[in-house]
Amino acid sequence: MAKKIKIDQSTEERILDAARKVFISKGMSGARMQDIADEAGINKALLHYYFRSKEKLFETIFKEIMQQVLPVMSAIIESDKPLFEKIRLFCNEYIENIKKAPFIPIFILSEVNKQPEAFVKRMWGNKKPPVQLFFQQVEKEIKRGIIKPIHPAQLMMNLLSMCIFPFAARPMFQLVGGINAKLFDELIEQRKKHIPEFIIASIKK
Amino acid sequence: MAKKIKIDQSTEERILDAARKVFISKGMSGARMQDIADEAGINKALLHYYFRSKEKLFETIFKEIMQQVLPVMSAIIESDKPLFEKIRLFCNEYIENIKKAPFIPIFILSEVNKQPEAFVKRMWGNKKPPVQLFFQQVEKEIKRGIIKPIHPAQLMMNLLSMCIFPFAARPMFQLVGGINAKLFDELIEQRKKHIPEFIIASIKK
DNA sequence: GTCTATATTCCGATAGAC
DNA sequence: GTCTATCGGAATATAGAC
Repeated sequence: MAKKIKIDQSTEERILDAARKVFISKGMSGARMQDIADEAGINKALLHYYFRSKEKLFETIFKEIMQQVLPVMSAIIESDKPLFEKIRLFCNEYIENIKKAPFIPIFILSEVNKQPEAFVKRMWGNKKPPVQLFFQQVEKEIKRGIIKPIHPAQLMMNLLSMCIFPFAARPMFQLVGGINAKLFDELIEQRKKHIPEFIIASIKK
Repeated sequence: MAKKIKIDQSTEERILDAARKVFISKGMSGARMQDIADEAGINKALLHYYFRSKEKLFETIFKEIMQQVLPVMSAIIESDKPLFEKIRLFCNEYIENIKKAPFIPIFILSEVNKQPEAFVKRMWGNKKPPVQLFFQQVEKEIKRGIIKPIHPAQLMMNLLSMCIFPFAARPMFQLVGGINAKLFDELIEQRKKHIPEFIIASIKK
């Protein structure tokens, strides 16, 4: 059967699944506890029984998501692979990852923007992804004459922008570019190879 | 005096300015009519006198913003300038433009994502930016052997992603990359030249 | 046009039965 | 643990005086 019934799920798991879905599509302020209860197939009061408040429930979901996203970002970057291979690997893995949950980027970006202070609090305790290592690697490759001079932060921004933004701006791209859903999916698939090629062609000496 | 008093503004203008500001920073669902009234220095009831409902007020703002943003995107692209010059011009103008209202991108993206159907309705009647012309120009330059083969849509995505995304992801970049506000602003400024160089270096034959 | 006061709706949260 | 019923506050919207 195509639809997942999840009849054997615990109530807590059902709530978390429902909350994740609703929060991601509507954001914290746009989500209703009723929506989440409906989605989970249970009563509103139960939400408060398991998680004291909407705020607490949101925190749980948000932390869960961030703790899933940040390590993925750094795992590849902090490896000791050669720069070009690292870039190829990152694009492939990262795009594949976002494809599974394409609304995550915009969710994170908008929530972080709405409450920058709360964000810092929520992320407190997380170790910062060691991007510095990546930066050093870039500097080294420049000195070795492997790649042209470029500010490592610019390279990082270019890389992440091209991987993530198309997912966040999908409706815009489809509208502005006159691209239908099927073609868009194909383009995304191609980007796993296109982006590293595009970047390497630009920086390689 | 630093703070703009705008004492000669009409009430309607004051409301629109206030609504724009509040909606952009908190989104449709996060914004309160009270916030907007306070920001405009008037009473809540007046908002309903000028605009029947919160929904109507939001529509007005959203449309206004979209009708400001979409043409800017196409104005440069549809000119008859050579491709490389067009890319340089676009990055420069576009980044300069977003700098004036850096929260617009994330606002548009998140609102569009939250109500995709409403978005289509709201945009109805807008003429589609003629990106097709840009696509054709890219194809032509490929055939002429000026640039390497690339899907025009990919080039468009790369271009727009690198210009817009850093603004949307600013807090993330600063956190993840350990970049302070001043450095970030400098990097953005540099991107006006960096992005076209980066792109042209990649696609030039 | 602009205000105060009030109505109305919505929503997060709680009480209490089972 | 799960439900129904309800409270209480907040937010949108309206009525009506000036």
